[in-house]
Amino acid sequence: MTNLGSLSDVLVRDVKALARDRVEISANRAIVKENERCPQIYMVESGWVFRSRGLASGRRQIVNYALPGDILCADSLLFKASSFDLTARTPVSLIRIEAPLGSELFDRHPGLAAAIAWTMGQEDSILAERVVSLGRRDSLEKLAHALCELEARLSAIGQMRGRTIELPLNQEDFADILGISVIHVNRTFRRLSEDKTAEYRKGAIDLLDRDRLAEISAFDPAYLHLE
Amino acid sequence: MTNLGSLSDVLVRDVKALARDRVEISANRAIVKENERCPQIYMVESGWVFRSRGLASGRRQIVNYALPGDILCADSLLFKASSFDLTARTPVSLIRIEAPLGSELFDRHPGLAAAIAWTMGQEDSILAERVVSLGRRDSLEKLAHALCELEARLSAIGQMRGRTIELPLNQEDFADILGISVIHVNRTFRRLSEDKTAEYRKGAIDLLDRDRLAEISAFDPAYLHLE
DNA sequence: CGAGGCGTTGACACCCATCAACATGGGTGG
DNA sequence: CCACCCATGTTGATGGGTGTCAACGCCTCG
Repeated sequence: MTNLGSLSDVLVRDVKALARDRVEISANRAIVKENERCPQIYMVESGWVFRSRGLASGRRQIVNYALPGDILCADSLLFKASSFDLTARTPVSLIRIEAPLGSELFDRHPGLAAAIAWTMGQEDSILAERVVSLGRRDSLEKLAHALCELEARLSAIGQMRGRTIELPLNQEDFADILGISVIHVNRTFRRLSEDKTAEYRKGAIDLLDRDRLAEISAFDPAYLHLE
Repeated sequence: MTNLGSLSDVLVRDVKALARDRVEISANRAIVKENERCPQIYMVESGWVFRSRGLASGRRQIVNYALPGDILCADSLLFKASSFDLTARTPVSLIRIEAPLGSELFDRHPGLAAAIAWTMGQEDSILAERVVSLGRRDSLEKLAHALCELEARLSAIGQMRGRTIELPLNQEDFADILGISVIHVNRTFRRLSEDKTAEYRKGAIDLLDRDRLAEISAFDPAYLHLE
């Protein structure tokens, strides 16, 4: 399944022109590791990718997740090495793209150039919002905000089924996204469940009361810059 | 004082060609507010700028700070409105730049285009590192990491005097950068001071033992992508 | 001289982490 | 088909890190 249909015609043309091959990666395998050079640009065709950092003490922080249509390693045009791990959380298929450097990219493949710029700007905005969540929201607000964001990003690529989110994240993944402990993720989901606001199941979350979630976390989707 | 001398010749040429005028902003004044359109690109010539978000409950989170040489509002080329406040923490002087859109920017002003791309990539990398700090480091590690980052960024623009950092940040600013309370910032500085690792004074911080700071926070400057 | 910003310190409360134990379910191999 | 194992989720007890509140001191500036 792909959402390339929802992208602009120019981008599709450029991606087709530059696509070299398709890369299939099985679940829980690294795509790029910290301090490794990421030689190519990719576009996610299907699957979930984590950008994360592991700390010495065993702690892990997931910085962001990439979904179908997102571009990976955009900064490989700029930097020698990645500062983070890229990991396939599910089976992932990537389109490898041979991007020329500098102005040639903008002249001959304006759609791709725009997509890269857009990705970097959107990523920046998402990370800034994540800084706010991690720094100044309590665990209930963090979780509610993350659920709102998931719903917004997934429905933008047509992957929401009514009010249930289908996702490959377990509670440990949520812990490493929200910066809290696994056990506290569990307790926080229970609070949402007791209030009939959201319900965690394996592989899916039912959003019973989306207005409540947005209210709890003061969610404003503007930072996602969708459509 | 300016560090334009340290920038590449091409960038200097492009900035000169596109510079419209200089904007002076007095301390603690907003440059751009949340949801406001930032119509122009700026380069910081002198002073400190905060990118922050205020929450309803009075909480505030500082997402990043911009120093001389940094570019502001790079994403105004992409998005209609900013999701964050930009505030002058000190008297700030900005160079306003009239940036053309799209490929013309890359053709005729490659230095500026490169600087913008570089800024966005560096900012992205810094924010990702901040997510790790806020999510998975305790207050001592957070503070030590922030001090290492400050030293690295300031010495890259020639603003370190030996081992003392001169900065306009009070303990409340540190609280809003680190995502902890003012009082805990104070306690944490005291711990560093008791260990003779760093010493807070008004307007300056003495780094007594930089190796220790780096060790506490497992600091690796790679993410700053400085030269 | 007073006022306000900022830093410092202590007492106390609470959110959340840690540890431990147990439940559930799916997969694997006998 | 059953026994076992492992991943994951659930729940309770306990402790520590951090937030909140309050009071006080210092310094600057008007």
